[in-house]
Amino acid sequence: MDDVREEFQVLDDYLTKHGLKHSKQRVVVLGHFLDTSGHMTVDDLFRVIRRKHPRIGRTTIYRALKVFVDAQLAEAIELRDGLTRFEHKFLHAHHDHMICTECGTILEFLSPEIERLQDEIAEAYGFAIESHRHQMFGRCQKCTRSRSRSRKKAVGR
Amino acid sequence: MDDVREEFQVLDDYLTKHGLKHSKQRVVVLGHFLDTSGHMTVDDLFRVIRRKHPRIGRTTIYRALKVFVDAQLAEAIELRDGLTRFEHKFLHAHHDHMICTECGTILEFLSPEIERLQDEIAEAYGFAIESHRHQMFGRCQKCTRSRSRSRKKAVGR
DNA sequence: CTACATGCAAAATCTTTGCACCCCG
DNA sequence: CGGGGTGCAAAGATTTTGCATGTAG
Repeated sequence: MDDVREEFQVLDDYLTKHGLKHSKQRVVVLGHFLDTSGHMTVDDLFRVIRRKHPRIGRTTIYRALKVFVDAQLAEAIELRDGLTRFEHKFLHAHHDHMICTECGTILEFLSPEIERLQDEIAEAYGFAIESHRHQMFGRCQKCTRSRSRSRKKAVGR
Repeated sequence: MDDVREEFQVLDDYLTKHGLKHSKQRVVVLGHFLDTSGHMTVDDLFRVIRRKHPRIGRTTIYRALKVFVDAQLAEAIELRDGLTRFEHKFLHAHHDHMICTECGTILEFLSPEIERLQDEIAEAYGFAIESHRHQMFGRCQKCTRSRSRSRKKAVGR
């Protein structure tokens, strides 16, 4: 709570506004969430946090992330491994993903042109978009180059 | 096996080619899979099949669908409810989806222009696309109209 | 006959819930 | 104090796996 980053203020405001409590755990989880890559699973985060805060349970992380999603600080994304990952949403514009099925690397991209076409299509169908996701699966540049010596660590099930 | 649809021939060829067996169950599962909407979960299919073939277990359906996916007769898609759904792939061109979060309706769309832009983006990143999915979540025309009397049957978790 | 297929039950995973206890406001 | 929060364990839900048995080729 000695951390005065603006993000914490956002959480603070959200909690107050919704009559929720400002617990120590939530601040810890938010701090670690913001300090990590931004494509973490609950378990990734749990393992990181456990090192410094062994008393914080998985359940709390699940619940904290839900609060963050509601507070627009995080966004849940799903790739193809059955796990939910959480992205930073605060001050992080919308984008979509390219996921390397070889090494798991996640590249972000944004195409205003695609977004526009998407809106046109939805409109043609009378469909009111609330959210979308556009994911490409394949090999990143690095893994395409080293195709021969396949380092197995695929993301798929 | 008195069904001589071309799709069965494709499965037949695939099984033979891969040294797999042409079991009665696989034909039954394929028949029902092809007769249904094409966005079925394993359980949807299981419940339909169970009525006529109570001896066929869930496991067999899981395994049969895996064979169909390998045989390019089906494709696994995931929306946002944690379930894997299976689409008809045979003679069914690639397309993407709009999913109504109100009534669960799935609309299909295809935009060659988006596909082209997508390829350009991937190329710029040196990313070799193997597959992709582009999903929009929101309200279909029908549910947008009847927004007031909300018929709760959402797809989301 | 041999190898793959099946079906049941058990295991594996990820996530949610029940509940007693804790603590913020 | 009171209502939300936490943590543990148990429950849920979906999918996979082990194993004995069945059957296609």
